[in-house]
Amino acid sequence: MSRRLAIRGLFSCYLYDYTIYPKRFQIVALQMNLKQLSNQLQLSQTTVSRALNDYPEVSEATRSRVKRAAAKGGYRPDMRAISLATGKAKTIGHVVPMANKDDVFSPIFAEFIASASQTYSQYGYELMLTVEKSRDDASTYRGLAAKRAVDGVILHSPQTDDPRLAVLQEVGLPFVVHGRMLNSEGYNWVDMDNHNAFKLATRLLLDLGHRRVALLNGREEMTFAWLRRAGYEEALNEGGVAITNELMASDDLTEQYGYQKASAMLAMRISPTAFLVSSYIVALGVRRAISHAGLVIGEDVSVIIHDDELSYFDNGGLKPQFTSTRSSVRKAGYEASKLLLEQIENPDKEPTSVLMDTQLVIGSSTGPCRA
Amino acid sequence: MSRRLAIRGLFSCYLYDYTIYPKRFQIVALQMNLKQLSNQLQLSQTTVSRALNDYPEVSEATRSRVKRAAAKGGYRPDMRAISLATGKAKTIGHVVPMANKDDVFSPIFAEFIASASQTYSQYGYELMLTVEKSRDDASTYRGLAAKRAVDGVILHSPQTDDPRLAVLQEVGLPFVVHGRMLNSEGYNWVDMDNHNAFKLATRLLLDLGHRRVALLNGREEMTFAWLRRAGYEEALNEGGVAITNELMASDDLTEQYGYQKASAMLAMRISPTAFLVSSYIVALGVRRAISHAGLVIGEDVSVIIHDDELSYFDNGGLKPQFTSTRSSVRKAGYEASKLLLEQIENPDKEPTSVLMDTQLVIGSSTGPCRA
DNA sequence: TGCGTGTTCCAAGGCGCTTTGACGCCAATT
DNA sequence: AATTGGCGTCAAAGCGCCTTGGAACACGCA
Repeated sequence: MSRRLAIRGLFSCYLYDYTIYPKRFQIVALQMNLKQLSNQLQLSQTTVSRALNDYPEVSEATRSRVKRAAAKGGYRPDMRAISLATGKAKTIGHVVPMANKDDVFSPIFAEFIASASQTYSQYGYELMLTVEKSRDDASTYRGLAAKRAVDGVILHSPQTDDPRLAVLQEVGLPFVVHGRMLNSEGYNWVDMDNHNAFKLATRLLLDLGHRRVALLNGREEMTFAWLRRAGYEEALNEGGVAITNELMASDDLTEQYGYQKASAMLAMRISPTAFLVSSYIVALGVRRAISHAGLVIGEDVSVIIHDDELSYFDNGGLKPQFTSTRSSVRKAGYEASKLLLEQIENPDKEPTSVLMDTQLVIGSSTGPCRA
Repeated sequence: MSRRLAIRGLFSCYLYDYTIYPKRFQIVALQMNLKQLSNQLQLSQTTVSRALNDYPEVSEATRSRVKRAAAKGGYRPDMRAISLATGKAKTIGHVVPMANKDDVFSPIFAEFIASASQTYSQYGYELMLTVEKSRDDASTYRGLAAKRAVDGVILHSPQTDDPRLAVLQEVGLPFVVHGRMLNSEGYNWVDMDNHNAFKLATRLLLDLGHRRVALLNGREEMTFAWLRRAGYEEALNEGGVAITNELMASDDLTEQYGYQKASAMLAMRISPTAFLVSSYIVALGVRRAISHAGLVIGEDVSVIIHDDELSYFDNGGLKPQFTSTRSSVRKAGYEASKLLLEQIENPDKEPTSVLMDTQLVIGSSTGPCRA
């Protein structure tokens, strides 16, 4: 048996609720209830609820009286109760896979999520973050769906043939992929044109006379890396330059990866005269390797990077440090979150894809081949 | 009036629930219900619930029968219903303030959160991320508490005198601060010893003969930066070196900040011979400025950084690139999340603080003063 | 006066789960 | 034979909100 009595507490706007259970005694300072609010107003819960949710059946006078009282009393409806009653979680899930090797949590995700979260809060959604240990484990998505925790999810760093796609389609949870699979039909995605970006970048290097162009790519199970490599190879083929395995590397995008691979390649008998690098962070390692080798970037060795426009790494100005293919992750986060919310509000919407344009921006890290 | 009928669907493990409302018709593929599960097992909901939650009142035979059926049917209780019934959200909130100026979402948060999220999932908690536009806006916390969205929060990047502290204490939401305020009594926090770290680092530079030591600090409204500066000044005082305003800077921790400030300082009539830098990222800008100036790091100019051990920036090995004070953010995330869960499970726990130890690791970016 | 038509409000049921008090049953005790 | 106590189970209430069908009332019209 539990008795409840509500007593006005110290602060006039708070109600304290003393709930006495046989086995425990707890005092919880709680915000106002719908019930309490309606009692206070001498109205039914229905009327108060309708007034607050802008239903037309309530007179303007009543509505404004209710709204004023709610604001004054600091009334905020219990999210979970709303959720249970309406069937909508008002929450978006972001499932970020840990990179396989080193627990690397990519800063790309962080910027993407920061941007998406702005959209969510604007539309009254919350953001739930899940870090996934293994991408092959479908239970994360099944769980999210079954637990009714989220109304939709954003899928991060998709692989060329990602098993998670089928799972999401099966459970019927709305989702948007940041990036895409090789099969890009039948689901929502937001991506940049990786293939074309790296093809153009490679062609630029070839035009500058470079013949030994190294590719420091991301892990090629990921579609973005796969497409970049495809673009790179296509440009080499069209330029009549042979593809060399020793000039290609693929790994998590860390500074140390860039340093080690570039160092090793620069130490080769016939070393590369140009590097195509998949991220700013990797390029920092490449730059370190180049200085260590006593070479000058943009003169002895050319470098083109892909620039995600991370907020704390500036690659702008009239003459940016690095020549780059450029595409904003923040923009992608914005587009993807919008798309997901649309999909949720309108479940019958046809799958949409957004291919973001990429710029090739000339900076001071490229120059004619001197070898 | 709504009629419900549950029919076995295509997949034997799914139930389809056709809910017919007067005004809308929807077919929702849903995971099994507690009700459905108990019907299927010919048991009451109570018994099934108790069996699943390991209450002792259920016989072993029944329990295992129930558990097997639940696993087979893919039953996962509705999170929101549990939450509503138990009063526990099983969710932790992380409130990350956007840096004031440039929408910078610090990679520190990302690593911290990635690490904390491991703890949460281990203990059955979810992680809800909120990006706060203004730190002065208390409504974020009031809202989280009133909406009953979370059981506790982690407070990021605290200021010396942070208004959020009072709000959190007032609403009675368990919380842990990542970092601390200047007043460090009466609440949970996890921090590193910023003061001592920067004092020791400064002393090392003084011992190496440097007299013009620049400090590229974070924003000094933040406690961590305030303490670092205090440590730096204390060491200078003890070393009998005057404090010079032109050698101190304070801003968001970006690469461009490091580059611009270091460039400007190196161009001074009497330029600094050493830099104390608050993060790896800023140090990258400093390194760029030093090379641009035609100087060699570790020889012409010494640099000590604080290294948060971000996963994609390696500063390890026998002789790391940068001499650094070192403290793992991931570790901090681990400690803070553990502490918060303890606080939640045991609300009467006394406030606890964890001061993480810091190492001063000698790398190749420091050397005796040559000026 | 009687009837439809709005307007404003309410009681009650439901979302899916936990928790409580109680009931039936059987073996062990008096 | 009557009582106790433990075990296994259940019906029902409750968490806080939304939603529905209908009631009460006032108004205009025939």
